[in-house]
Amino acid sequence: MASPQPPYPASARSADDDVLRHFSARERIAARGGRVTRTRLAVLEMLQHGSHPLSHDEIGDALASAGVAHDRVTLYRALDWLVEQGLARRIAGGERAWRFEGVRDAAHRHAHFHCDRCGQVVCLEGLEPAPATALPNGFQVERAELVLHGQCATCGHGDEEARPR
Amino acid sequence: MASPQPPYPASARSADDDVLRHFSARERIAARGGRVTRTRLAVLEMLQHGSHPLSHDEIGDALASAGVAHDRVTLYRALDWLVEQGLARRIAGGERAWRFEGVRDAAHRHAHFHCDRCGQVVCLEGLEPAPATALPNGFQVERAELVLHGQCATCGHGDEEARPR
DNA sequence: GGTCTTGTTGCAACATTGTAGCATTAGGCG
DNA sequence: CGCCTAATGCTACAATGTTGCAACAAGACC
Repeated sequence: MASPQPPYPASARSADDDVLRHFSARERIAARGGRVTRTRLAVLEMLQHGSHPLSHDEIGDALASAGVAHDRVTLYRALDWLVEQGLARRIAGGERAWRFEGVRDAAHRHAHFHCDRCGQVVCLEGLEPAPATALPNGFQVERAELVLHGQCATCGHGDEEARPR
Repeated sequence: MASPQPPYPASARSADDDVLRHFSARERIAARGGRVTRTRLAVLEMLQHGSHPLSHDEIGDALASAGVAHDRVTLYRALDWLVEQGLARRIAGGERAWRFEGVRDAAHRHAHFHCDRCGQVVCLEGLEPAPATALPNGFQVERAELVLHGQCATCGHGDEEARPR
């Protein structure tokens, strides 16, 4: 169920870049009093680097192909911890599975686009979900999730090999 | 995992009301060339009547306590069929499970509020998710889903017995 | 560097939510 | 009433998480 294209393209980053990010991820984990373990480190780097939200499954595949040994449960727990610490965000991707994205600026939120054909999710940085609204009495809004559904550029392009769901 | 309060309060409807709705549901099913079976009928009535989206689980419980025998798989298929026919809508409720709501006006869409404490979902009739936005080139939006997260009136009321998730 | 403490991992088992295949039942038409 | 076939109701299975617990290792302390 993983996406065909690798969501963590190693070719796209330089060594410096990687070292910086590595340090940063390590520090961010340690700063929260958590132990720096290989799974947390690799996952956080991946999320910080990634351009779009990744599913647990995609992250697992990426870890595997990066040679990072890991357990399914450990990955779930690492992700939970990152979310808990505010280093990652969990979004409901339309399918049953959660998707995760790295958090750079805790204040900044954005909407997402879910392609109903290939299942891919992309961030819409420019679009902030509007939380201000008239709610029934006694309701307190903490955050808003806006997901647009439709067809992504790749799937609309006549690339009909994408899985039609 | 079903909600504590019955989502289909029989006490709240009159006999006339029920007869009318019953007829309506029966007709709406038949009008689409489907066979009127007890599960479809009961589910559609329940959704038409319900004030907020129900999970498969809640619907199953409600059917059971209404004395309508049904199978888990049949219920899934009945719901799928209703969605396919435009009689119901499927929304991603925040948890992994889908929720379903009856469709009165196909053109009308609204946002939802998900209580992160008790898991309940309510409709925000007044709030229409804004689909118009600047998307990357080639993207086609078909619909928008807006879900506000927070605490509902009941849970904010000091009713701390609600499951804290 | 060695040792200790305890936060994390890795495994196995289980829970929830949904699908697929297929024989049997029953809706509704003539 | 009888027939045709759409729906049902099994039983399996798949996908996505979660729980419990013994073993391990990160990092602090000496």
